[in-house]
Amino acid sequence: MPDGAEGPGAVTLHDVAREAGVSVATASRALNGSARNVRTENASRVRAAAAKLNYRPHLSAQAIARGQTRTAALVVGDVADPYFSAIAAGVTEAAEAAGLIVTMAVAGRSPERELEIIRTLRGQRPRLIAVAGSRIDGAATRAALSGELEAYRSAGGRVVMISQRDLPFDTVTIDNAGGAYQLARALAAAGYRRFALFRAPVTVRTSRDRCAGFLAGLRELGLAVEDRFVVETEFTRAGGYEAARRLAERGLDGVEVVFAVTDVMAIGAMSAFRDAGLVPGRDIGVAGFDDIDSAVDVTPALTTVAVPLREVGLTAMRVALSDDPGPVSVQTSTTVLLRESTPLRPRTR
Amino acid sequence: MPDGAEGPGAVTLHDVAREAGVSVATASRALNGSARNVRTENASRVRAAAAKLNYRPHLSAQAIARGQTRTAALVVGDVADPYFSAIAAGVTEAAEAAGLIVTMAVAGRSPERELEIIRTLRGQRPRLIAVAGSRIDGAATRAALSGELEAYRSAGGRVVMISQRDLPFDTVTIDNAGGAYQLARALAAAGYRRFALFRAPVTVRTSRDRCAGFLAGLRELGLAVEDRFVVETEFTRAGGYEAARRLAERGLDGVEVVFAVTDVMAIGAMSAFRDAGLVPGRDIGVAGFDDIDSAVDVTPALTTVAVPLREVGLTAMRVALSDDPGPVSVQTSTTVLLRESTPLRPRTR
DNA sequence: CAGACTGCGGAATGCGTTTTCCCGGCGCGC
DNA sequence: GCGCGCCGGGAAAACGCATTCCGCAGTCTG
Repeated sequence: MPDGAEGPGAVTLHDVAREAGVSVATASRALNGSARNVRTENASRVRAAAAKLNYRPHLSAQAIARGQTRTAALVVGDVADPYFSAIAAGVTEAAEAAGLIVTMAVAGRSPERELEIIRTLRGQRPRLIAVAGSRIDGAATRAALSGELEAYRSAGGRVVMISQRDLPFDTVTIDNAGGAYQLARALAAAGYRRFALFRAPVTVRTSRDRCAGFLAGLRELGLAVEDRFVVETEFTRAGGYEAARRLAERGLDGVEVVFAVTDVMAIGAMSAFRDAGLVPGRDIGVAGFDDIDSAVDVTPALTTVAVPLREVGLTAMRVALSDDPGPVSVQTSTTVLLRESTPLRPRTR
Repeated sequence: MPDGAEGPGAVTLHDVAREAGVSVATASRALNGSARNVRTENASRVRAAAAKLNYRPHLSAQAIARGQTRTAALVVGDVADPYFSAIAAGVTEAAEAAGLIVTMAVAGRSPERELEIIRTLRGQRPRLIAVAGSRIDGAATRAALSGELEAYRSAGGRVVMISQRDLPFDTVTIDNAGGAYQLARALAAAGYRRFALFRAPVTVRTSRDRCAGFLAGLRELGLAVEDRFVVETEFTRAGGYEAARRLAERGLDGVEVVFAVTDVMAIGAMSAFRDAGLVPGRDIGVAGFDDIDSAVDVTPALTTVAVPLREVGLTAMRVALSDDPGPVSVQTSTTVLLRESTPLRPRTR
């Protein structure tokens, strides 16, 4: 116990045993009811002593004595992003219900950082590791990450991937492709024919899946989006703004609606359109994906496909805590929400 | 080691020592460079063995052996709330920079839950506990909470309160009163004279502080807000909506601008006004507080006072990690942002 | 009334590390 | 050539707790 005169230090089980006038063994038994019985009088004396001394068991010591912890580890890309924080809310809710305390790390959308984090997290010996990851490709780090998780699992840990199907672990995915597919059909049904697509770099899988689903939905109806109208940009609000600015600058040229692979991008795009003198919902339709909270608060309200993010977090924990055998994969479904940003568009012919 | 056949269990320092053909002592010394030297050849053999076996030190064991952990505990009201998640982002960023891993718990805006959480968190023996709390009054639990934190501190822990000045611990506060004060002056300068006030129940201190500051700002200019125009409601978007609905229903009756103590309430209010046929920014001004991300994305863009939330998280960690003596209290300043939801209002006389 | 059995408290052991303590070997100065 | 300090290695104690094992009394059974 270095660190100078930092006060009396924490009170240990030893202290409460002495205070109660019993052995540490009895104290332990009294405090966390073991199979063995302890005389009620002794038990209450121990509890009184614990309360008096304000004792809290040292979780690390318990962990090492019992051979297992009561923590759940969660790694997210960015806490401040509503996408991740909604998932985190679900995860922590389920964890606390299960009596686990959650340790959270943010990977900052960098696969290398993610790997490093999982490495140190593994030292925690958590009950499970939930990865709500960046979903960015990167063969080398991907393999390393998989190896690290595999080692963790073979030592008895549970791992669950959120929205990341292609690793051999339990997975809860979001139906990105399906949702985008449905959105495409819904927009077509609303009368839209000429589309633009704002997407992130191909390395981010979420974006890819959504684009693929959207295009598939159009193709099935004999529609398509011209190459010159798919613009690649950053996976952020700024990216959406920039893309829309560029598009508006060179002229809409017949485009009736743009699908941005993310609500925040879509909202950025609406902002840019407005700055360019176009009114979203009238001059140009806008649709996003995720249904973040502010999607209903922008004007016009944003058409999007709702992802039950909190639910995703909950199911992830449920999956990780259950003791089923092989890697299970549950997919949570999405629902498209048509709002004022894509009004019905009567076509004359 | 119960739990059935869960695989080989984690690899321990013992294993790598055996693999390298040295004692555990040398293995430990090689892996985390102690004061003692170990022959370079042995050192590299140990490192090789560790890599081969994919060894990770058991953090709990380290904690108990060293007498201190490398974790920081953070308790927030609600992860999904952008207010808290922004603070959390700052805290985790600083923590990871300091090599700490953060465990997060959500108190769900309930003081009792908050107390319970801090109790169990204390068992973790974290380096520090940061409380970004509900700021809800409640004498009994408040005292208990204070006692719990005091016990933790006297055992050598550091505690920092975020936006909660009145407990005898390090504190980083947000200048709620000052910001609201400045907002009041700014609105007055923009020509507004008749105000409404949407606030949360008096038990939530943040709301109280902001109201007080706002009213003080008005008073200084000889202005006030009529009692019938201050409406108490919930601290949420729904609360803001409800308040605005009620106000619109019974008639604006001359009110020119409403100040909602929170952006999310303000946004809810804008939505309700619009539903009632009033256009925010033209028929009625709206101002909020916090400058959450979506404040710029609603139309009209929301006048608000910006709170550097991420910064708050960063400073909180900085304060907690520094080793100054007494309770320090740093206040981060706010800045009012006039936007389109409160356009200039030329007055005729 | 002897023996087996039950209930309960204490000592001892173990968990995975770090750290202290001791010990042997080596180089150095005298 | 011999003591002495220094360097590096291993054995063992310590950390805070759970748990197993033992022994002691008391109680029940035959």
